[in-house]
Amino acid sequence: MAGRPVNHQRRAELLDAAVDYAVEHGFAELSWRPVACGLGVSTTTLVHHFGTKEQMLEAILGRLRERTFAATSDAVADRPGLAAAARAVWTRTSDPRRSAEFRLFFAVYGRALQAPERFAEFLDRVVADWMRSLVEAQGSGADPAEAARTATLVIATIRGLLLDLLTTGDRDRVQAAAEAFLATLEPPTEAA
Amino acid sequence: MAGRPVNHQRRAELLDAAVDYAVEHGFAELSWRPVACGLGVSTTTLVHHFGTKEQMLEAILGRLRERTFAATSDAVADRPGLAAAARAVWTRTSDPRRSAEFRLFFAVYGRALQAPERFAEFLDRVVADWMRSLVEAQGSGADPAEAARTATLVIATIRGLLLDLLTTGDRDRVQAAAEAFLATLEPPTEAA
DNA sequence: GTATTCCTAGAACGATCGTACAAGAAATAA
DNA sequence: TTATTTCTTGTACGATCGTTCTAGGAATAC
Repeated sequence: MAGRPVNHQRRAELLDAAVDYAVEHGFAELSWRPVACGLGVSTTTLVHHFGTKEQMLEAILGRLRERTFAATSDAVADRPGLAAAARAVWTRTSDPRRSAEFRLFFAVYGRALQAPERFAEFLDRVVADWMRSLVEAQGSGADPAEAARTATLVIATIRGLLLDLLTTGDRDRVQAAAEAFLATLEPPTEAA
Repeated sequence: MAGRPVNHQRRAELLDAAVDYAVEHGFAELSWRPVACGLGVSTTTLVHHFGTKEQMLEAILGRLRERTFAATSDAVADRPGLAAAARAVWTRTSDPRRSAEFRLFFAVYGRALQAPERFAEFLDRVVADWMRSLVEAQGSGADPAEAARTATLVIATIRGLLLDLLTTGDRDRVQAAAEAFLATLEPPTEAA
């Protein structure tokens, strides 16, 4: 039982750097050699820490999901109602400092839709995680079906508006549409 | 001035078949040889008709946009108000027979967001075409800013709901959310 | 110290990539 | 018919792909 101990922190560093590289260079351009070059290491180092390329992509996906979801989910948890929660999510997702990250998010998302078996975990969680979070935000008193319906609409609208914003960069128009939508959530929730 | 005439129809046939191949096998898996094999021709034939791979991708993009947009835009033009137009668009985009086509649409969309210069035309039109169509559907009497805001929200919501539907396949929940949204459009349009 | 394991790097493997070239069959104008 | 252009194919080139192998330092347990 001897030998040099495994350096988990090293892998975490490389993974974070790999996500940064994917954010900057695109999810479609991820090959061992360019990534290794961008990270200042050899391809063998990446292989050693991640195994196969498939496993590296999976690791990047997981880390990306952590960044995008966890950064906003805690903001939801602190808000009393759905309207405030939705507004908090929109504020964070529309932050221009995160635009590159969400471009990568949609690049992965689109690719996952054409290879569902390969990206099963991503697809399983990309909606479900937010659904759970936004249903909880409506409290235990809400009708489950009504809560699911509203949460679905909030997720869809925010993502659709984000797509528009990332595409056109027309922040004024998109923000106006977002305000109009968020306003409809203001009355706590009317029972069906 | 002699010689065999150019066969434009042949190129159109190959292009449609290439789009079908992309719909089935994914936008990320488009290489000369597999596509040629799937179409029953040689790679040289594809090169002859499309030039470079980049140009073939561009041609596929254009043809895909024709399929997805033109198939629904005419339905919008025939409707009197925005509510009916939005409902017509949602009915067509949520048609399960078109799901594979829209998976490809989002795959292209996501990839385009990470390479805006390469997919400039796609990004320029993916929102603008629908904006124009849905603003027109609101008639000339509507306030321009209000019309743009509403059209933006309709596009975003439909696309977000479609993303959810393609991801989870939970048609009941997504359809309920769609109905809730479409209901908010029913009163023709209230002035700001 | 030795033994063992981890980390990193370089070289090389076969496979696939986009593309170019040469040549034959097909279709038109003269 | 001949001349010319298009269509199609097979072959081959260099580049890049993911992966494996070999080997030399680095860090721990004994």
